[in-house]
Amino acid sequence: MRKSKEEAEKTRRRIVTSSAAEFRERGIVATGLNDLMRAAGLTHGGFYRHFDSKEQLVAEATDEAQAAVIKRMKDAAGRGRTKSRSHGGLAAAVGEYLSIRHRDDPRDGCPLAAMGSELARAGAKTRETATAGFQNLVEILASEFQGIKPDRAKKRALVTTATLVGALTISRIVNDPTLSKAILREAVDSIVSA
Amino acid sequence: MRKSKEEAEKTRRRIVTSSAAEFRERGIVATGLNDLMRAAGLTHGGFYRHFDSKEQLVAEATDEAQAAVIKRMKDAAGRGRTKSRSHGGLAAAVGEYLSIRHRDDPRDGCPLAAMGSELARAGAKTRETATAGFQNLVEILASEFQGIKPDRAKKRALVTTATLVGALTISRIVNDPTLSKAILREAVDSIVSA
DNA sequence: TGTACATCAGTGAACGCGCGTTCACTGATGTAC
DNA sequence: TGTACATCAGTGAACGCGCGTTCACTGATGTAC
Repeated sequence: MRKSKEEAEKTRRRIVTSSAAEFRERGIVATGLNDLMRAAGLTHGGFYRHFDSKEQLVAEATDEAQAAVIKRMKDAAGRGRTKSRSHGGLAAAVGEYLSIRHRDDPRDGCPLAAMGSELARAGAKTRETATAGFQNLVEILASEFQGIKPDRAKKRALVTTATLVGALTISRIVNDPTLSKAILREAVDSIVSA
Repeated sequence: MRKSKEEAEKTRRRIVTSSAAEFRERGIVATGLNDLMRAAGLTHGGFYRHFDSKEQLVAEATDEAQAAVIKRMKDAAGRGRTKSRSHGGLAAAVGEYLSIRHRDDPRDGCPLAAMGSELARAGAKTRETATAGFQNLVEILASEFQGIKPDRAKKRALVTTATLVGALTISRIVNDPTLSKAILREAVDSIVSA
């Protein structure tokens, strides 16, 4: 049954990746190791060959999810910038984050929005990871604010990121589709036209 | 052992109130009926004399928590308005919501921030309640925006409420106290000086 | 108004189930000579 | 290079425990006559 080092490493990455999606879709506490291992195509017994505890997996899965969202935002901003409109990068990144697609697919989305209230109660390592991810998002947005001093841009980006996370979270809570869309649309408008 | 109708009704309210605090502090999924009944000074067996299911209690506890936060915001706005500064009501309400006190005491705070990502996965009744609570918050803020048309005020309040919830949630996730404070401060500044 | 009986709030044990974690086992991989 | 042995990825059963829910029981409250 033993697998090669290379294969074992691939298995480990597969567990982290599929767990990152499961946690974002179902929540951290609500998702058991059984669910996670099954999602990775394994049985639960092998879990501790790869991780010390569920908490360690939570931290690594959060890290991977954050990295993916950061790449997604950078890519969107890059695409927006080439359109050479003023604030094109900002508008594209914000529009991507507050898209219907992002709202309806938490598995692939921002962990701060998908598991925010649970991250506030998570272990030290996970919160450290989440903090770093948040700061990365802030930097991406700050670099898209044109014509203002860097420290003003940073402060504005702090607030903008809070708006993004809050708007996406609430758009998922709300049971009225029109209201949900309006939250996303008005948040985009407000940020881009500020 | 039977209690009078009056006493039974008091017990029921006590369960809802203490559960509202427990859910906000520990999370919905992570808090068991045993914890909830013990927090109300009872044993777990009596739970189903008062509620059909845990989900029903979650809905009622969310409702009560929302109502408390709405009152808190209204009171703060009222106090701020008497100072007769321009935007005094807005500044007071926003300052209250984004206070260190609120951040450090989720038991008494806004359920959208304390359990936001779990509310997005909650039952229909709970989401309905959360939606109504959100709309109440929006209305309170909208009524404090002076000198703009009601529908513009409503749209702006939609975004402002998203910023409040996002900023508070993130201020609780972040493990750097300076950053946490900065998020709250910059969000207040940005909203009040807009 | 007093009495007999039904109701039901709350207790504590029990239900089946899934949790996070541990362990004996398997057999292919890696290592030492 | 070939052989013997140690390692360890993954399986499946089991650990103790707490979950949400049900139930028999208790005795005070409420109701009917």
